[in-house]
Order: sequence, then structure tokens, then C-alpha cells
Amino acid sequence: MNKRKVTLKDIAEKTGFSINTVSLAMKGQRVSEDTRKLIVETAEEMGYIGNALASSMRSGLTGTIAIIVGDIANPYFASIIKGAVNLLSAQQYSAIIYNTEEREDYEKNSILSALRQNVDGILYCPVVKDGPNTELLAKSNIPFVIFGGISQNPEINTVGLDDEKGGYIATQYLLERGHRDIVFLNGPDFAHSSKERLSGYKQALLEAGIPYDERKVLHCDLKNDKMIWDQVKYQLSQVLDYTGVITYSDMTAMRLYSLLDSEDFKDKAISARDIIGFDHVMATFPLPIKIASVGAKDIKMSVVATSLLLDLIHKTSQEVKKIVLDVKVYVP
Amino acid sequence: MNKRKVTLKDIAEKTGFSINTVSLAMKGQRVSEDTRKLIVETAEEMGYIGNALASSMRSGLTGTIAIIVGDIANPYFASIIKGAVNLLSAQQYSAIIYNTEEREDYEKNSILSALRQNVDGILYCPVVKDGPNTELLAKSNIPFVIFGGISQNPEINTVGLDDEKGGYIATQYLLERGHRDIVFLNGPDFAHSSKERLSGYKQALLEAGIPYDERKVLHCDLKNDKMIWDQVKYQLSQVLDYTGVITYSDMTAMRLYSLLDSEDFKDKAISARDIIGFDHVMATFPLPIKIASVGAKDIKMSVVATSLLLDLIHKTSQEVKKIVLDVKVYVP
DNA sequence: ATGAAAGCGCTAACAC
DNA sequence: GTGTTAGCGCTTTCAT
Repeated sequence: MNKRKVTLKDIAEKTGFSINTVSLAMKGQRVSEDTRKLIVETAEEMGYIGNALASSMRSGLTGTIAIIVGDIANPYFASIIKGAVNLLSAQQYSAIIYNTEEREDYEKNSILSALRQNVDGILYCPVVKDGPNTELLAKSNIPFVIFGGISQNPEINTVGLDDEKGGYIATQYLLERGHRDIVFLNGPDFAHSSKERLSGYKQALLEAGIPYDERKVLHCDLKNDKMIWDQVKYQLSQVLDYTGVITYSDMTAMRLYSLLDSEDFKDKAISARDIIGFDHVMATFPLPIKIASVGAKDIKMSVVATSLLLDLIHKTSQEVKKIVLDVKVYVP
Repeated sequence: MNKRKVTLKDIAEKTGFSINTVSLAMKGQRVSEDTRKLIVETAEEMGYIGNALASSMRSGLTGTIAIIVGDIANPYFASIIKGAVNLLSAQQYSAIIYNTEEREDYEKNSILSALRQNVDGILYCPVVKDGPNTELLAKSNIPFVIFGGISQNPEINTVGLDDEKGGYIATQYLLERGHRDIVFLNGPDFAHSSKERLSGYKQALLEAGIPYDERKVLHCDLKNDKMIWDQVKYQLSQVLDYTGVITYSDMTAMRLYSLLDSEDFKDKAISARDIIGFDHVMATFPLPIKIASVGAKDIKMSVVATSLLLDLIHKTSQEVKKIVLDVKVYVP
């Protein structure tokens, strides 16, 4: 028993109508109620399941969206993907997910694969802002939105957080709690958001009359690079004087917190209250540690980015949008 | 400038060869080195990007796999998805991800969508074992693997953990640490793995000569249902006597741990050491809390399930496989 | 309201 | 080694 899939043709033969009429009936268009009913019932009976490939071939639309991110297991991205997927599926879109491991060559492969699949649009969080991959995408003429960082290219639709303000309010949060020596465990220095947040950090210190000390700003890799992290640990445990820490992400905050137990930090007396992170992953994830976090205010970036993409696909909006989301400190 | 996508036909016209030859050349088959080179270079130059839809239409293979799970933001699933996606993309497969919110109707829609997309195979973690959705999938004649729980249906390929042993060794772990009053914060009672783990729990107690007390087994929803969780909290803080807890997942362990801070648990003195969870999410996620966890030993379920699915697709294996992975306790 | 015909871009089957 | 032909299943266009 080798069940070939039931096609419109099969239904047409069974009901005596033409393929065309069957197609129309299935979509409830321009056919009499009687034939519609007959056809739909026959289809049901025969176990008809449409062929999206064939539809797409002709219509030029696939109803699929590609989501390209650095690490789908990272709760930050996982939460964004979930938000996007839920919104998309409500509009009958499917999502193809690409995991780039934060590698530009994988990013390129992912983009090419997405283009080959004729996706209707792409949500893309690039590792490097305005690099060759973004260029490649821009040349492809397919709607896409860059999220998680604002591309400088004025032609490109972007959604991101107000990182400068984020750095500012994170610093302010710790200042208000009496800290005057604040380490900033920032992201990689090539990242645009790192620069922006640093700028906010400096501004807050300036306003508080605290001199900026560049030794207190460390950079940690997005990935959990052992060497870099060992270096960070050494600085934090042996070298620097501080009472509070800002981390680039809540994940980094967690790693930091994990360190605090060890012997090396015995005389530091840093607690969860003295740390503030970014991304507000607690919103979707039951973190047992009470660490404050900077995140988008009132709204989810995934929803904004996905809505924008859908608008672009449906040509609702034409002009390029660069959306900067307001941020706030979430205190658990 | 409305760039239509470059097709094989365009390349054929430019080079003077037939469409067929161009197609063959692009795949490096049966053509002379000279023509291959010319064609490939011309394609490159013209910015040719294949059309997977058209290929699939003819060949019957799409090179896409659907992954259907209850909650893609849950680190347990996120980690599985990442493992699967990485393995798949290494073999040139794309992954369409469906998030079912643990709802059977969403599951059904996801399955139908996947079938419409003509995916080559499906990885599916159903909410209910052997329910109508699994039935639907089985009737579709497309290769699929159920993971995260062993379907009782002998016709269906499954990959799961040895849950009975898991419950057993989790209990043993706490017994060895001197606990004699152990609460089991188990999963929903309709879940097969809940039953299996409970069975292991009972067995371990029996062997230790500790009478089984059914009041000590609570059920918590997969989702963070407030009412159920409040009830659990009440039982744990006011009613039950215990010194250790086994939780159904590491996420549940985290929620539990979050409770421990509150006033209600002041006289309980339960610490992270007295809790053991399931899933071993720490493997991919920097949890700052030192909670032991039961997980697959030596190997990742995602890899096993994906490999099995690929085998099925490539017809490497024909007979139905029911793979039960060995488990161990991971102590942080 | 229904049908006939064309064709989306590619690949498989067969010819030469 | 290369070309010709047919057709995957559907939608679109145009005719009736």
C-alpha cells in the first residue's frame, strides 16, 4: 500500500469538476454553495492535504519566514524565536530557523539557504553589524529586518533597544544603591551595542561625579570562551576594586554569579543585588537568582520585528524604519 | 530595477547550452570540465541562487525537516532543537520549527502545515502519548520520530530516556545523602514519563525499606499554572514533612528554588543540595544554582533522534526502532 | 459558475 | 557529453 498523496486532480476526477473548480472551491471562491460543499467534503473524505510547494511555485509566495540567529539555545534568542514563531503561525506563516553559532560563514550559508527556499522574508540578528552578509541580504531584494542591533545603513529596516540609555540606567541603578566602583563586564568591543552601552555608562558616571576608569571595563566574548573568561575571573578576583557589576547579558550575569561561590571571591562580598544584566530573560524564564536586568519596556522586540517584517511583505509600509525601543530596569 | 531571480534558463541563454546541461553542470555531473567551468562561472557572475521549490517539485524531496515541540523557549527543548538543527544543517537540511504551546490543536495544525510543506521528515515531541495527532502522523506515510517519551505503539520510531531508571537513581541520589523523607514533584499524571519515574521512585524507596507515602507525590503542570503551583507551594510549606525533593525537570527545580527564599520556608532549611531535577539543562546553560540532575548518559537525545530520522529518510534502516537511552545523575 | 490552457523552474528519462 | 521532451501540482488568465 503505497499511498500517493491525494491531489486536486484526484478530487476533480472523483467529483467530475475540473481541477480549476476544485481549487477555487477549496478556497471558497466563486463557486456555488452546492459544489463547494461537495468538493470540500470529498476532499476531506479522501484525506486531501494541499501541496504548498506547488502553490508557491505558481503564486510566488511560500508563506515561510527565515529566522537567523547566533545561538538558538540562548534563552535570549529562544524567547525571541518563540515570540516570532507564535506571531507568525497565527498568520499562517511557517518559520525556518537557522543557527549560525555566531559564525559569519554559517550566516552566509543560512542566508543562501533561505533564499533558495524562497522564503517571503527574513529576521536576522547578525554577529557583525553592516558586514558582507547584511550586504548580501540587501542585494537579494527580499524583505528582511535586522534586530538586536541598529544597522547604520539607512536603507535597512532595523529593530533594537536603546542601548545607550540601557547602559545609562543600568549604571544609575547601581549608583542609586550606593555603589561607586562599578565594573562593566561588557560585550565584544566590535559589537555596536557594546559601544552604545559603554557610552551610557560613562555618561552616568560623569553625572555622578565619578571619574571613568577604563580598567573597570572588561570585554567578554558572546560565546563562553574559556581563555577570555579566565582572564575576566582573574581581573575580578585579584585585580580590580569594585562593589557592583554590570553585565552585557543575563547569561553573563549568571556565569559571574556562578563564580562568586569560589574561594577567590571570598573577600569580595558581591551578591546578586550588586549585579545588573541585560535582556530581561527572567520574563520568560524562571531564574532563581534575583538579578536586576535592563530590557525593552512594555513591548517585546520579537513582536515589533516580526510585525515590521510582515508589514514589509504585505507592502503595508514602504519607507525604511529604524525602530529604537525604550528600555527600563526590571527589578525582581 | 526589479531584479527577477536568475534561473537556469537565463544561464542557458547566456552560455548557449541547454537548460538541462546547465542543471547538470551546476551539480557537477556528466559534463565536460570546460563547460562545467564556464557554466558555473557564468552562474556565479549572474548571481544565480537555485530555486529549491522547483527542485523539490520534481525530485519529491525538499531537504526540510519539521521539529514540533511544546515550548521552544524552554531550555530543555531549545537545547534539543539546537542539537538537531546543527546536525541537520551539516547535512544540508533546513528545519521548520513549530511551537505547540503544549496544545493538541496547535500540534495538529503544525503537523498539517508540515505535511503541506512536504517536509522529508518530522521530529515530534507530543504532549500526549499515542494520541490522535500521533495517529494522524502515522497515517501520513512520512518518516517521523517521536522523542522525549516512548510511544507504546510498536510501529512507531521513538527515542527517549530510561525514565524508570531515572526515577530510581534520582531517589537513590537523595537517599545516599541521608534523606528519608523525599517529596516527588512529578510531572502531569497523564505523561508516560511521570508514571515511569514514579515507578523508579517507589522501587528505590522499597529497597531502602522506606514506606511509600502517596501524599509526598505531587503533580505540577508542564506549564507554570499558577493555581497548581500555589497548591504545590502550600503543600510544601505547610503540610508535608520532608528533607529532599525530586523535581520533574530542572525548570521545576528552579521554580522550587525560587520559593525557598520566602518566609513560608523559613523553618524548612532545604538547600540546592537537597534537590535533584531532570533534563540536565546545565549541560548547555550556565545555571548558577548547584542542583543535581538526571540526564542522558554520554549522548544527546537530539543527536540520536535526528540521526534515526535521517536514517529513515535515507532508508538506511527499515525496521522500527524504540531507543531507550541510559541515564545518569549529573552532580554539579 | 465553470472549464481549458498555460506555465512557475527545475529534474528525470530518454534520445543522439 | 549534450539536447529534447515531459511533467511535478498548483494558480492564473482568459474564455464560455
